[in-house]
Amino acid sequence: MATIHDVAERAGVSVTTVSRVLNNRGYISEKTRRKVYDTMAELNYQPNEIARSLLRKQSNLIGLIVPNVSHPFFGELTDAIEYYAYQQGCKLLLCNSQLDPLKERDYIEMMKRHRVDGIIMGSHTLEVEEYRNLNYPIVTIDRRIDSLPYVASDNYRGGELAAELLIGKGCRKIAHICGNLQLDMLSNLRTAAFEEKLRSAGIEFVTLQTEMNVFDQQEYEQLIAKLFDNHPDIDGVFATSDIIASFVMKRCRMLGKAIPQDIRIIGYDDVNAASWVTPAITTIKQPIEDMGRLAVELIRRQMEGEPFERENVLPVKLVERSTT
Amino acid sequence: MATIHDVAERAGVSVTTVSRVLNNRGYISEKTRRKVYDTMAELNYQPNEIARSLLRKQSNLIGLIVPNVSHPFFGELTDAIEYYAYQQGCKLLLCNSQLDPLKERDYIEMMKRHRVDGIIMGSHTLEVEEYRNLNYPIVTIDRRIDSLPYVASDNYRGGELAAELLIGKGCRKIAHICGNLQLDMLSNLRTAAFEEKLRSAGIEFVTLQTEMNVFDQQEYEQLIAKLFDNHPDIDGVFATSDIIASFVMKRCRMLGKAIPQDIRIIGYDDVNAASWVTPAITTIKQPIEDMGRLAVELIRRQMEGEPFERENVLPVKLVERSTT
DNA sequence: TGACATATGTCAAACGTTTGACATATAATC
DNA sequence: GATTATATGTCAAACGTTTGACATATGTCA
Repeated sequence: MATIHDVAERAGVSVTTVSRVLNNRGYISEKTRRKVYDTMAELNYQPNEIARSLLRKQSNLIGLIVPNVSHPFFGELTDAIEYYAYQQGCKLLLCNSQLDPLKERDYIEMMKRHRVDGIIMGSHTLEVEEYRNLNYPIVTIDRRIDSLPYVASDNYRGGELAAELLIGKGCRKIAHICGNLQLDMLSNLRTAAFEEKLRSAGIEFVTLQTEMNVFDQQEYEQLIAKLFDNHPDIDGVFATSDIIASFVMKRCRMLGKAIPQDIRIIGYDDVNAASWVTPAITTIKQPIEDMGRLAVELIRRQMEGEPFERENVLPVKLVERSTT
Repeated sequence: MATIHDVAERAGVSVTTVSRVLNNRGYISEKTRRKVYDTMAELNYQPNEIARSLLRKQSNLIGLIVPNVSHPFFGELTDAIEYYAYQQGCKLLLCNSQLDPLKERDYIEMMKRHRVDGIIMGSHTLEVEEYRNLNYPIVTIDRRIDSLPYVASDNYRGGELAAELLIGKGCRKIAHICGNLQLDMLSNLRTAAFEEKLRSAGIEFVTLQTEMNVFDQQEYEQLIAKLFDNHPDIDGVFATSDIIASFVMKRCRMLGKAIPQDIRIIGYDDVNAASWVTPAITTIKQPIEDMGRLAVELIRRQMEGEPFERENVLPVKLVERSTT
């Protein structure tokens, strides 16, 4: 690839002049400017960002670690993050941890080695201690770790909304399927709120936890099958993701339960897929795009030393469709 | 951040020695090695990959441009690509073109400026001319452009399989929904094969094209609604993605058509979502993971100057589920 | 005429690392 | 005692760019 020296030589000017054109500094005549641009086009010159980064001590890269981009929630979140990163001239370095702590640790180190401007963590499988000592511009999604800035939506309110809806519809025995409560995620608040509401309304419920916190079709299916074996009289389900909700629907169909007549189902996230399935899923909408935008913004602020909010909890919304 | 100089000074050795430890070259005593490692840990030293890249003229970055990671097919493909890139020590630079030619062009230039080791193009909205002059290690997904290496699955065979299945099930009037045939994509072969089979079997069919080639829920719904308005007697549908298939199912449910009794539906891709919906979608499986693996491998071979195959067409498979 | 703005050049340092050439010292081996 | 392997050091160049300091023109305006 051509370097700035090649351009200078070919254009018959000095390297400094080319740099001046490139960075719009100092005096440059229109004639020279044109000549330099022409030469760059001719040589197919692209300034080496690696050299620039080295000098500027800024890579214009944002690192993103998620369990898995092929999970709809993280796919849509990644989409948003990439969009806003691009808007401010940053590129996205994407890593799928697959919820493997070894991989996650390795990825964090990789990112530091590459001097990314900041890391957005959508996966958290390490010990709190490790994150604490990271000492790097960072934003956490859906998890509170000491004083690290985080972005989340109002999980507690989400749980309440789900409970209120199912209670309002007259459900008498409700199942709640959530992620692994051992993991210190903010999404656990959904469960807390939900259970509290049901308890105070005096409605019977059972809570099931999944093993891992990300998609495993087999596990979901077994869990749900067992749920209905043990509690055939369930008439309401609050699932912690739209994907899980769709598996519940699958099982109901199999068991001949009509939705929403015999059983009402509410999901979480409002990923696109929630409206692809039939009947379309009633769900609690997380403002995925806003979460992405905010995460990028928080990285930017940390980089530039601007003040920023540590706790960023965005509102959720009930989206009623056809499963309730 | 600590530099190699800081480590050297603190450990009481020369920079060269630290570099030797880091890169495992030359003679190093166990004692020194340990001391250096300890010091690195103490200072939280991470070698600056930017400086390394500059010297080595290798960034260990692979660029990926897709229309949109939140589309299930591209999400799963991205997942696979990231996985294999990591396996060979590369990181993934992810870009969503949103099928906007301006963005796509801009992204390609960004990637060149960042000196990525190669570009995997899952989005192709530019003129053939532009790709031709790219002059960079590149792999194209699902599109043939001159002599650029590409990865695809056997679209023609996929179209045949779909046709054979629907014919075999006794469908008499079949709709085919495909992407925009103006775009020179290899997926157009599905349509070609499908129509040919139907024609030679003497079966009536209608072909509908979507405007864009990526997800637009509104457009799909309108298109499908119109389809059934105009052709209420359709008893088979071949959709070019599982997502489109699920919208067809939605409409059928609304119209009171039983699946698969009144109408048989076959999708394409076999994304995870195909088995989330009820009934689970019969589909043509693209070997997404293999495609990802191969794409990364082709970049590697180009980088290292190893010989490689230009045309990489992987086999597809019929996965029969409950919509046929 | 002098002052100033404009336009370009030369030169060197800096970013953090690797690498080769070469020097020197100690220890082990014959 | 000579040779060799081991261990470390010094030094400088290279990767491609930016930037500041400084020099030197030419042109323009009082």
